[in-house]
Amino acid sequence: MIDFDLLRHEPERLQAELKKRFITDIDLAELTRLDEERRSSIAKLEAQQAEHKKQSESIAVQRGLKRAGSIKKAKKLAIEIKDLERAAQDATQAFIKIAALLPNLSHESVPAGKTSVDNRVEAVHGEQPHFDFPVKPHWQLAEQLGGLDSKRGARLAGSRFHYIQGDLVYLQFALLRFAMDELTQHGFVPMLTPVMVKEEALYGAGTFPIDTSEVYKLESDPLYLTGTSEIALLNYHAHETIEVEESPQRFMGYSTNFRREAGAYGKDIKGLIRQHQFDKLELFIFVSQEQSWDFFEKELLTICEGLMLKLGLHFRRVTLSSGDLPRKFQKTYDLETWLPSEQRYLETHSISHAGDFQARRLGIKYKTATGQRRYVHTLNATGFAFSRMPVVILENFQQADGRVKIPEVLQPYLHNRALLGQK
RNA sequence: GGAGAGGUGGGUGAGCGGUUGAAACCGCAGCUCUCGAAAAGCUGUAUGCCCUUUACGGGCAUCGUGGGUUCGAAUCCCACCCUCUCCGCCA
Repeated sequence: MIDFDLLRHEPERLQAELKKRFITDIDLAELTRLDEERRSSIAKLEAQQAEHKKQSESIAVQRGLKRAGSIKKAKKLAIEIKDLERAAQDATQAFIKIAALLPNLSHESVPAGKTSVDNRVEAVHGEQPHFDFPVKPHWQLAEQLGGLDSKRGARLAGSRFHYIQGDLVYLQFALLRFAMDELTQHGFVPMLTPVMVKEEALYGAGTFPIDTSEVYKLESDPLYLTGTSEIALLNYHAHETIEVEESPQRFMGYSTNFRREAGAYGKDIKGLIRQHQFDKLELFIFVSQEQSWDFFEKELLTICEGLMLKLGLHFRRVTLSSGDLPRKFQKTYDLETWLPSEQRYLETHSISHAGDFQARRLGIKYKTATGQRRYVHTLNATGFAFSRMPVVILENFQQADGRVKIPEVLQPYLHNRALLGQK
């Protein structure tokens, strides 16, 4: 949710934002009209309520005829108020229905552009690996290691479901432990979060009402399966005034995530890149408005990239263009890691700044030194997604014999082995 | 899933149809006292929204949530949610 004062005082800024993001499903003039309608209906209602309140209070101290007269008047007012209440409610609903589609204000550093083609490459890290043998795709390596059984996964639950076993499982938990040990040093508190949540939680995060088709809904209870623990981590502080002045609150949430991948028919069908279910370590930060951009651009980036550098992977960082940027965010960096089998970079991380957009919806505030109440800023970032990390590790560290070198920093978490596939 | 108890402001906790947004105590903040502190005293201390170019201003709403009864509800009725106790089930 954005600050509605913008709509009243700087509609041109909103108009520019819609244009920058190539959003065409919002009519600002109509929205402004609905806002005025809503506010005037509230004014009418409240004036009547004030009158009614005065009448009721006088009844308490009146006797006899005077009292009877007042009751009659108050009765009439009460009936009118019922109608006015309904009108105000309807007007507010009509307004919110459209207003909830409004995007966040993108940061000025976000490049204008319609699609991912316009994403801006900010940095390239590490060396592109060279192979003197034909490289194999990750799913082939994984099958060879006995770590991936997609056939049985599909038989059980359909396409994009897999059994993951043996060394691939050990690899996931090695990555997890490595990341947690590193992140603990940066003040992140580990969390295991619910993966089923109420509708309000998804609305608060900004997933709803925009991206409803990505989310699994339970049939027998009014609950949804989350596609990221960002939802649960953000909602941890819903409707609270919290302490962030000293330093940002940092959480790392580990959860299984569920995604319908409704718009991805036929895309990345083979292997682990795009699954309906995968585990992820997600970072979430509540931070003051004063500190948020510094923390985002300096600390958070360094932390996320640091993990990848220690693994020795070749990756680059891009800024999502305005058209590619999710509506709820002000800025998003993706880390894209080299995928040798396809000779391209694969998105493995997403690091986003939501400004106060989510905090507004969920009423998450902090008090400044002067006692002022302000909305917090929220940041989220991928720690490791265990769908895509095994993919890039298998491919980048593969050997001619199909075995896979284990990055040195992970070896302590794998009984000091040097190779996956080693007996 | 069954039976019972309960959900009031930062906390404890009163109120159970009428000037109650809500006693009291604690906590917190400011002031007085003090060289400072403690103690004591005084003052203040919820949130959201609407209006007026905005003032230490006015109004409305909020006592788990949503409805209902009533001129009037924290107080009565209904539904739901949550917490606790007991039973059942289960990791």
